[in-house]
Amino acid sequence: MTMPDKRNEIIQAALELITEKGFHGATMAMIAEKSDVAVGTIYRYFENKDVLINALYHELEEKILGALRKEYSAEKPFRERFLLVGTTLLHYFISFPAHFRYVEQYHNSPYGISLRKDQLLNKADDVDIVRQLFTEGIDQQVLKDFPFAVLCDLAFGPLVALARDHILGFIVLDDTLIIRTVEACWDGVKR
Amino acid sequence: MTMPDKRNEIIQAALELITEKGFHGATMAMIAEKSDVAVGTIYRYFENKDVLINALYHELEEKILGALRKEYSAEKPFRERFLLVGTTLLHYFISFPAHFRYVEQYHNSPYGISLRKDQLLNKADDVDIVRQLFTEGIDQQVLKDFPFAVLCDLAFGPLVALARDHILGFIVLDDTLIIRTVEACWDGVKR
DNA sequence: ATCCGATGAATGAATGTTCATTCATTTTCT
DNA sequence: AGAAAATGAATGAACATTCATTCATCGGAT
Repeated sequence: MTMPDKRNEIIQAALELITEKGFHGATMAMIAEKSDVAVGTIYRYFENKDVLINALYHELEEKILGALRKEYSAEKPFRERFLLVGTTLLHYFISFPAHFRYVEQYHNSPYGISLRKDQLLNKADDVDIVRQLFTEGIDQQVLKDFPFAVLCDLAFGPLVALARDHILGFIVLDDTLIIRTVEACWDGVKR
Repeated sequence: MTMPDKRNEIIQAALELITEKGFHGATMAMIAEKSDVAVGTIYRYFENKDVLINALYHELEEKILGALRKEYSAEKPFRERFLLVGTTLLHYFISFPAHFRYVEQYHNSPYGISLRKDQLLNKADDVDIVRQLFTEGIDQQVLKDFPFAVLCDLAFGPLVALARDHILGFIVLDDTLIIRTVEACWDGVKR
């Protein structure tokens, strides 16, 4: 196996195990076994377990943002762009439930908290799609006049909760329900 | 110190430490020290660490539901009741940030996941305020016709996200912003 | 009122286990 | 051959949990 492949095997094994057993329940030995690698090998690719955990998070974050960028189209009307971001996100979470669960677990753990604390300091360095979209929406008065963070909460809070319920088997999402729910989110943020 | 007091000291220390350091970062030794109790004493009150973690969760859940029940008033008009539930919840989270953070961490950990899985089996045993409210809302066609879980997600998803942002210092919530946000949630669920 | 013994709560050093991490050795490439 | 990568047994630290011992309380006997 070539170098980046092995790294991916490790990342993938870590993702599955941590999703299932939590950060501490997934031991390095388990991750090694699942990725068909010796324990020591992991340390050639990641300085230690924390570094692995954080690297995995950043890879997933990048993939999710990539999925959004891929679908996004600046030409479409505002509402349509909003709905597209919402449905794309939900579809991504449903397609990759482990990604969703990992990211959520991370966000709510001390790892994620300290990450957010850091981001607070060097603020606004992320010039991403969502911020642009919402800023435009406020400027053009199609969105309610809330701080950016609140709009995010209104728009994505329900989607995250919905994805979790779906992944845990509480509800079964189909395309109709997804669209209707994202439209309901729109009702929440639109002026 | 009398018997129930000591139990409370332990619970309180566990709450603070786990909120700050996570389930595994908070050791029994730390919890013992913070609650001014010997390590062994904890085991007189809780069979083991997992039992302590779960007991703490259920106590917090009960307190939160209690806060909702306290404010609730069946006489008021529907929309007002909805807003009351939302604002009460947000106020509670802001007043007791550790409770919020603990419950969120729990929900997104393997502890919470397995709990939810269990609840799925013996379903609908909880006859709580929220279910009643939403069922009534669907029946009387004031709410959008969604499954109960989806309505919960639309209504509470944003509030949970908002509480997190506030507690982490991303935004500062005041009474006006709270009310406006809960009203935006209402726009999301109302027909 | 004082003492006695019994009951069970509280203690924290000791135990055994579980891990992350290391590194001497082996295997695989170039 | 020599370098780089991979291995996994060994290490030592960190933990949850146990349990022999101490301490506090209290009813009843003197």
